[in-house]
Amino acid sequence: MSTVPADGGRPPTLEQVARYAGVSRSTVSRVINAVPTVAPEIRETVERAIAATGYVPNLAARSLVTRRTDSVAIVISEPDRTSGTPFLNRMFTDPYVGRVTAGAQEVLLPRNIHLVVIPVDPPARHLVLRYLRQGHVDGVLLVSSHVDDPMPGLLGELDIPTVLSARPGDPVRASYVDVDQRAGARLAVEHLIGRGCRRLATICGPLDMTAGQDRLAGFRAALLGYAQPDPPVVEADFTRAGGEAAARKLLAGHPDVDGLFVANDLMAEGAVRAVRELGRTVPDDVAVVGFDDSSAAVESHPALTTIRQPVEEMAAEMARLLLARIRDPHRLSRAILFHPTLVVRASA
Amino acid sequence: MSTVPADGGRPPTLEQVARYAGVSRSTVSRVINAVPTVAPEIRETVERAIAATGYVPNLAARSLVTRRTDSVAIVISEPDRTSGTPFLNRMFTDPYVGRVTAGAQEVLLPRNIHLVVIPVDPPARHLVLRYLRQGHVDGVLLVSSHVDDPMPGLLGELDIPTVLSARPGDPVRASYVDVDQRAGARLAVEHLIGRGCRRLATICGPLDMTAGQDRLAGFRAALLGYAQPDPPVVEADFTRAGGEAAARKLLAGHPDVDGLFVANDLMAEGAVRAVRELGRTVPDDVAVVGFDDSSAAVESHPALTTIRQPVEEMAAEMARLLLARIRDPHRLSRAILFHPTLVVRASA
DNA sequence: GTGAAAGCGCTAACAG
DNA sequence: CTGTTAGCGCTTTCAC
Repeated sequence: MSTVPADGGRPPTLEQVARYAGVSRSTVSRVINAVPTVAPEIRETVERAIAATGYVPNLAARSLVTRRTDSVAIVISEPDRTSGTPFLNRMFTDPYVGRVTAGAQEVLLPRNIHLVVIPVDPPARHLVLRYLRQGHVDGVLLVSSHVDDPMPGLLGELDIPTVLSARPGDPVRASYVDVDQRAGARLAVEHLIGRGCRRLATICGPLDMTAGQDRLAGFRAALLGYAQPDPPVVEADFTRAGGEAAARKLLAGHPDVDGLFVANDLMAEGAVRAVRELGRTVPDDVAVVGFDDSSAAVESHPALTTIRQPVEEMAAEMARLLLARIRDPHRLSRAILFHPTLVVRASA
Repeated sequence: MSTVPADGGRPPTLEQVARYAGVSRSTVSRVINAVPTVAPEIRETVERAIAATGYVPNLAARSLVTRRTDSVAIVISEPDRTSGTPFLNRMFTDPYVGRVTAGAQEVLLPRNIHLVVIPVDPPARHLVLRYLRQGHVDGVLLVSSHVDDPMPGLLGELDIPTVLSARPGDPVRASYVDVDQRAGARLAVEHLIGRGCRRLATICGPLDMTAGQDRLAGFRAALLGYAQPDPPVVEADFTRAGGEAAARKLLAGHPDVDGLFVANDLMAEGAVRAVRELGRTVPDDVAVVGFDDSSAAVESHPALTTIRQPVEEMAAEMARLLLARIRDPHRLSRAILFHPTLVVRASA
């Protein structure tokens, strides 16, 4: 039924459909918006007219009056001091972003809400803020992980409904969803201790990210209970290569380490590679626990024992919080923490 | 100067700015749109008023009359029969998408054109098409690689400016940019032969992708010149794990293979891993050439010799073609082929 | 160089 | 249950 009308340049309007069907604009509008109070036969006439003309509502006209666009953005933000790899490569290479998107889609799709992904690095920041202020979207899911990222604050000033993917560096009024990072680190430590490791160390994430800070703090706190007061710590950048380099450095300085808590799976994969290239085995010589339970955990050899973050469920919750906030702008914001779980595979 | 006015719910309008500045709506509009015919002092007054009121143009109202949104979408499409890994994970894990986005940003950002990324898998297809038809964006950069992907055709019917990232399965009227795949395969073969390989084989990409087809065809064609009529071929899915499994299978069936052309870097990385785990060395026992020169090529151990696709430059060209098409809808569409180059590293 | 007025395509009261 | 009417906020002729 793709009977497209004489393509006279412009697409058909409500008016034209109405004329075609011999009814008023309002009636067509009601049919489009599924308002129940329309006589069945008229509805059918109108639907035929819509099909015949190939009519599609004009978004600009509609949202000019409704003040809604039925779409939300997932904004992936990058703070000022960028590390080695180019931002877009990192963003499209870290399985985390895909999981967040998938989880959000899960709740948005059934509700017919469009989702667009917007990467933001410093040069694009200005343009993105404009995009958001212009009303392209009804709300934003902000993935921001650096403590010094200005985006959470900037979005706060914009007064557009926002939900954050993690605890922000500076408190803001937006809601956020996070995993209980310290509990995760504790699970890892207890597992390593439980399998007999005597000398634990950690490759922590960047300390300018809340996730990096919290996982390290959790690691140290958990270790306190086991009388290992000053465990070796090497910081890396959450990438595979970074984890690899960190593990090399760590084992060079502390050859006796036999248990490694690595703050994400990507780095853990790199660390495992380093350990093996140094001629030691995983998990027998060095046991390795990752964090995330991302696709990298399964792809690694041996497969990673890791702390599972229910990212998809968390993202779905973010979407729900956002929709609620869009519906009721006065809704109070809140923080929701999810519990991590230990997933045992081969690396520890 | 973020002097926000009494937040009376709605954002300030042109009308209010005009009143504040003591001029007409038209004048403010001219200032906003940088129309030259405005007296300098008046322009300044208006600018002050804009700053004072915190005015931001309403996109819906503007694009209702201009029929432009100054934004384009990069649509990442997934065809019906999806392979193992969930689409969003694959999409956010393949370095290719990031490179395309970065390349497009390079030309869009300076022109103040917004870029949004939209993933499309079959369940979302309908919604995305609606999004595009509603006029959220002025044009689309379509990343579609499967021959049976309906998106190129569907977008064609929509009559929205579109540029494709590769040769489409069925010819469509949209422009596309691609790399000369066959030339790339030839470079790889010549390099392997040149370093003394006697028995070549290939891990080809999915044959339901034009890239998979063309690289395999190029490999076979190039080999014809070297009297190796029927080289071993194993098909895999462009993922690391797929490449690994394929290499295992290949070497099991053909232990004499000493040169491997792998149709992308991700698979090549997996293949290298398999070769080494089988107790053979790279490149001495088996030389491996990848394709793409993505970040995976450098991360692999040993680093991959590979065929470089100038993805960023290609994406920039896509963006330029799209903008030209948006400016002039009657512009003829075209295909642009880029030349690949050989990048020699350690794996071959 | 500036203002007045019309209209983009749609929804939302309000009558009937 | 349906039609009429009045805008939503902006750009764009067209006079002045």
